[in-house]
Amino acid sequence: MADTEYNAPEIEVKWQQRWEKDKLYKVTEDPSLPKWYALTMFPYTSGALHIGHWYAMAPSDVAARFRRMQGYNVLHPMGFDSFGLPAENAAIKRGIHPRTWTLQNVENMRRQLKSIGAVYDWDREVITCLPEYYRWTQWMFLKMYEAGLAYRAKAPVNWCPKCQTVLANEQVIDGHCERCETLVEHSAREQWFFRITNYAEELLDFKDVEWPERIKIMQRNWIGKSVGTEITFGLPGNDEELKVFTTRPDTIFGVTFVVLAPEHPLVEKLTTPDKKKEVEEYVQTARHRTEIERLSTAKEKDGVFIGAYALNKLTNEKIPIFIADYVLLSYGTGAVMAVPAHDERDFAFAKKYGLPIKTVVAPPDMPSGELSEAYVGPGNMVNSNQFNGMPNDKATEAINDYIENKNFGGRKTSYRLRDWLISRQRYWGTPIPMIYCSRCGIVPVPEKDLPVALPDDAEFKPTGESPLKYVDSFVNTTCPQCGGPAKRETDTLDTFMCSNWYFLRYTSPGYDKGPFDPEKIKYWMPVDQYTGGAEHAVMHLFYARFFIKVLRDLGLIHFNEPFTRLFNQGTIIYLKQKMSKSRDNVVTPEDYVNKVGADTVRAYLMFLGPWSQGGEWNDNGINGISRWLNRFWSISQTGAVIFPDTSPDDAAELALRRILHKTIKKVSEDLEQFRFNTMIASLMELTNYLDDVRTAKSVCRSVWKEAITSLLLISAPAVPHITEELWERTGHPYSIHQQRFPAWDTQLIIDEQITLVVQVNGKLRDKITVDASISEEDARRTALGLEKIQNFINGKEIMKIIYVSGRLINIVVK
RNA sequence: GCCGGAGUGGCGGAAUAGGUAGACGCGACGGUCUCAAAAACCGUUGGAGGGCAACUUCCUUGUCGGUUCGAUCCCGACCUUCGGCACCA
Repeated sequence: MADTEYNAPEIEVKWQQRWEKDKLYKVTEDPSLPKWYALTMFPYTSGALHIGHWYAMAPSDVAARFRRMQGYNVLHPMGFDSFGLPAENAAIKRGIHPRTWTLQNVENMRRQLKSIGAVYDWDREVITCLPEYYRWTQWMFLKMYEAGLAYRAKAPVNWCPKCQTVLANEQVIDGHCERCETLVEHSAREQWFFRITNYAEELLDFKDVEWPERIKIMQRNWIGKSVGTEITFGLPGNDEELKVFTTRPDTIFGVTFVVLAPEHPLVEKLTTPDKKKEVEEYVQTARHRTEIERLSTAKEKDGVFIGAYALNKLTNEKIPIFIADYVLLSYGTGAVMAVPAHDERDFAFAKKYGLPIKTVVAPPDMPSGELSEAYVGPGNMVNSNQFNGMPNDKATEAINDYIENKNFGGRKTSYRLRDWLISRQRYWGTPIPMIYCSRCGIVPVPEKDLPVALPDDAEFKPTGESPLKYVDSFVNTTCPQCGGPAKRETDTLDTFMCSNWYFLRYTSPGYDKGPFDPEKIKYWMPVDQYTGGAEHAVMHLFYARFFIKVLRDLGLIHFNEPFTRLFNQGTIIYLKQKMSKSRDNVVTPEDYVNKVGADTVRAYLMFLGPWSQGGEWNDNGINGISRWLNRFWSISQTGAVIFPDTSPDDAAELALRRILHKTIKKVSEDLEQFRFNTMIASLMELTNYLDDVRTAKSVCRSVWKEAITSLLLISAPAVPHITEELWERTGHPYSIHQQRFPAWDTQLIIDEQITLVVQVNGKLRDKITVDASISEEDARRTALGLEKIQNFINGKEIMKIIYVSGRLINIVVK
């Protein structure tokens, strides 16, 4: 075969067409093979693929290809997450219909995705904004509703009074509207929720998954379980009572005031007339603050006395009631008992407003006067009546018992997790399939009437309501129960609802008797390996876990967790920043694909650094990969005829075979563990070594052929096009991507000679090459006899000698 | 602010059941080829000092401490930086 120049773009297009024509990557269920579901998070249809998308998709394709070569039946699908705010913004800004904009982007991105050369089975593509998909998203909502897991309640939204619009958090910049800079308010409105809190306890359990510890920690923190006590305080002169949640019931005797969230429903009722103005002003200010600001421990805690008092039933003391924005209505009961002596925030608050500080848990060095800072550690109880003298952990239980006996409250577990707000006041989303009838109330759309289709003729003006509200033909309908006139729900679903189940749809994309074919689900699910950005650590990955548990409880599926293994790749940066259109630092993959080829871009992205850490795109660095693949091309095509028939040099052949098999092992293990950077490095090393062997012609024909064949096979997942071409050029039958990954010879990779490091007092002083089987006795004798070592130990006393077999000898002298 | 990562040559990074720090690559410098340049190929390349030389000594993994025969790796404190924090997806 002629040694022509490596023309990557030409080869790549040729093979991509051939693979597509032959349906090489078509996947069907095959019960005789072990299945492997390798899933990459599908992209949002933002417009065009940038190198960050490649960074997510190329290495995961390499891992999927490796599994195929290991004999798994691999499902590695791709699709488009295509509902969302940006489509609507494009409509407002440029007058394009969100559907047009989105579907154009799908076309463009699909074309771009194909140039990666991945093993995607495009027959399984899923597009979430198409009625054939969102029909089933709506169906899922109805199932949730029937199960009592969907409900309506009031919740605050970001409201811009000037634009008359609900804003997403990202549209709020420093508390102001991103468009008109008006101060954003938080106002309440009726919206739909999912009862994710019902699953809080089960979601804490990760026994069925192999996930990175940090992601599990983030989800645990998100759930924020805390075991404590709910305690009822009296409200003298009022028939209501006040409930607080605390994790420190042992400090109940140290309570000197109570703090309510500014939004707490009792605030209006309890505020005395003389405090009304001050309280209202404070509530207004709090409305503009974000939760992060409110909870920041750096911010000085402020609040307002509302003029009313609460009664501590254990002490019969009357204590003042404050409101402060560091207390959130959504957590616990929206009210806390303040114990300045034993809580840092309460301490700062008490100091600021001159409130008493009463010590009830004695610190080891109990000061005679007031504490200088909050004491949060353990100690014995003081100033606590019958509980005095007890260690505070014992007192916690005793006080809990006492409270329960007296009916003052009781033990309770609180979660930071809140129910999932799924309503969006937007057009470009899945319509919530509900109907409001003046006679029958809230009525779900019957399954047979699905999908509730998005109307085409909506107007995209920022009006504060979903644009759907103004489409009469959409809103006005008849009640499925009584047949009378009724109105449709105009909120749409959070797009996280779409991504909750797309991976189920991939198993049976055309299925029309349900969201998925239960038989296919049984074969493919759960996902064996999920990969994607860590920015999804909590929300998407958490909601999907919740959703799968719900579907399981509805009897629709058979497993507990959607994603058995999870891996988060890092972020690719360019010019020191995360790539984004607004920063104008987007690297377009096509420019490079057309110049140096997809294989080069794939390999370069892998070579940048550890996949989990991300890295910086550098235009120069890619040259190294180009050079490597050029050498790879040339070496692989070196005709075996230039090598002798019989072994010219047994040692050289053994050395080559040893390095080859060590590389097979290294590449296999690296692929297994997603260490793509070192995999590429070891492939480069093997290539360099083969280059030297070629020059020396030190091996016979068959050894050379074995080396080239193996090199191509172990490189095939990483660089699928060039290896396919060379596989053909070296006389192998199509396709390399249907071959098995080579195994390494465990005997061959054991070294006969090793380098032993000789240290004196832990510092490297010499190295010796010895037989791998050397005894400790021989190693010591050899080491001590070395001239260099003698120079360092002469005249000194040998304290001890540390011997690490196969590694080193350390002589400790004084 | 809270939670979670990461700090190693000029640059990207390699090496952790604690055992040769700097694999592989980029860049730079020198050379071969060329009328010249590009490409390609060969060589050198952590810093400082000593030697004509084969060589050799000391320092070096963000900072400061600790444990250890031995620390990039373990422990404590600090500094810097990146990600998440519930309507971006």
